[in-house]
Amino acid sequence: MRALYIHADSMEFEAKDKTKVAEAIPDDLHSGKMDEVLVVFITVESDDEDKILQVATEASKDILATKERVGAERIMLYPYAHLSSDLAKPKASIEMLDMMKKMIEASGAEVSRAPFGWYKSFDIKCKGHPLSELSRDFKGKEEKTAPKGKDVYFVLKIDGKEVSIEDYKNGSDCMMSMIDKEALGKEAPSSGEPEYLRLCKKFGIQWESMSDVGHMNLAPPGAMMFDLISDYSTDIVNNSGISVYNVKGTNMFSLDEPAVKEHAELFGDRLYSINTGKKSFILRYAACHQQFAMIRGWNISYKQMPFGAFEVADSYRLEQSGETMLCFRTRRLNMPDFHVMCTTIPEAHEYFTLLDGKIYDEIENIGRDYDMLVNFSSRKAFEDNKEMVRKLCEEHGKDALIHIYPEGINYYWTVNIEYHMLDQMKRPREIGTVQIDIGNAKRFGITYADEKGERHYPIILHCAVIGSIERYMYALLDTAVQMEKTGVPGYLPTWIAPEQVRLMPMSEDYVSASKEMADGLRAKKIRVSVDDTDATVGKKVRKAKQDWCSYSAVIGENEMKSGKLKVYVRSENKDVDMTVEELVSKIKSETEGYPVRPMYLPANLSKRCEF
RNA sequence: GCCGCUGUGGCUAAGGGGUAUAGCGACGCCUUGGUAAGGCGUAGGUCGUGGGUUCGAUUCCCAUCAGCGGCUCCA
Repeated sequence: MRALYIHADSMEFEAKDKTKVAEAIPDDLHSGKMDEVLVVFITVESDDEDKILQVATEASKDILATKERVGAERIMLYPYAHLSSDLAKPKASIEMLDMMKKMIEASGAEVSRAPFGWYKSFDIKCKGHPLSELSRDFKGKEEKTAPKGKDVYFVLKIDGKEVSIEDYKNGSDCMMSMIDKEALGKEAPSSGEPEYLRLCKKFGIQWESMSDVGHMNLAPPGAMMFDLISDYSTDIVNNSGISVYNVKGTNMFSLDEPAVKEHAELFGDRLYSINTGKKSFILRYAACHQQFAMIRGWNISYKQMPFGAFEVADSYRLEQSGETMLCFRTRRLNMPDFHVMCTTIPEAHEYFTLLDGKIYDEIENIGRDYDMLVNFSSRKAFEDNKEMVRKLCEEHGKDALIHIYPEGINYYWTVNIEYHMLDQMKRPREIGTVQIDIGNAKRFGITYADEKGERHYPIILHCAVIGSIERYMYALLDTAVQMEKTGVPGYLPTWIAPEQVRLMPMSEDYVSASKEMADGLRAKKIRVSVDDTDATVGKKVRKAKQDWCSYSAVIGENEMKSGKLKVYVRSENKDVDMTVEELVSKIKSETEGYPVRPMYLPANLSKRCEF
């Protein structure tokens, strides 16, 4: 709906002749006059027809606000077809005008409305101050989805007992916070700026201001972490014991494809779309589209099942602009998305359990822990999967918060576990996830042949073992922040530290020896830098600590003579005497089994600029 | 998306109707130094953007954008 506001000393109109869409009006409404009035010329457009309530609400609110702001005493709604070429049907337009009039009246303001569909003459005297003429374009809020049925929450204990959330006591901090947040909708326990943002800055992880809201860019240290995590997420699934097909896909899919469209509708209103003029595409919100589209063309036998498909997929979700959070909720994220095709429910349960184990292993590897929020799409889904979930609880020695969604809503999953850790702000944050999907194989036409040659739809597990790459970074940074809370320097695991070793020559005399030593370390795939600037030793040490180098050592006469380095070990926050070989083997033992990448920055500090 | 707060050199900030201040960083010179800031000096900003008020605005007003916080949201 388009509108033109004019704050007028006076406005007078008279209906002259009917057009063919004219509304019937009593004679006394054929003309009207108002003084000190905000005149609102209104054109209702075809887009408004199915959201009259929303548009009318939005417009009325704005009209009333404008009336107050400009100091008008009353309001006149004046239908005016000439602000747009895409008009609504007359019936809808009249409904809109009437609704707006009622809404404005309800707020106590004086309002009149000129007749619709008549040729009218009018005489207006505009005040001419800066706000006296304004134009508006009201889109109406997205129609709210119909009120859902009831969400059911309770706690499933290890022994299989179901306990109401009111009666549940003495759970872990994370569990209790999760109950408050998810089930009771209580407000957050703490507020303020989270400290991981400081670390994001340090590692060059930031918002990209030249893109849309919620897109990040990564300077070398952040880029290094990202790529290593991406490599790592690939290693995890490829070493999971499940046969894996690693694929690479594209990120946009056509809504002309029924399967894509249906799947997208299930995803809801956070679709990120692109219009190329001729066609509309949606940006994928996970790797599902690509992998399913690819697999449906595969000729699969039960003999090859189960198997998984994997990609670190750039994914897009149109999160609300006020809701984005660096590394945690972004519009562009990278999902190490693993889909496992299973034949039967027991098999799906077996592999679900396997993936659950991986998820717990990985969070424990970084010194953290999860609590489970287990979502079910219906009571039946709960009953069908309860025993599997109970076994997981038993395995982890943890109770789980159960959430059963309102009945009758179509979800592609039946069970969906969100793994939450409690962050520095004492908020539960979902990192890993695994789900059982019984709908998409059919939707996308994925089948396998059984012993008799008959085709069946597989059950598909969806899993992000370490969450999105960004969220795993969040978990690492949050972990470092929590270390600092206990009074020790925060550090990153050696395998992911952007700089593992910093050598600091005492003076110019030791620069070349240091660089030689660095070459030796680099040949062993260790990320090493040399502070060859002419700063003082104190300053170099300070810088190495600020840069969160895992190991740093001053190289001078003593070191050259003795062959021993006095190495500052960040993770232990102390100096340890060791030879270069000992340093190498220490690093090797800490990074064993993890991906390796060379440093993303010039090795010599004298060649580095600020970023 | 809604509400609130913030937006000053590369970074962190101070200030305030008469075109701006400090520390860090950078650069130069001196210092060749033994584990979280050696000394001196130089450069660098028109105060997020667009309007308005004013003789004059970075400072006041309006709008807008962005960030942060809270809310809603998060199939």
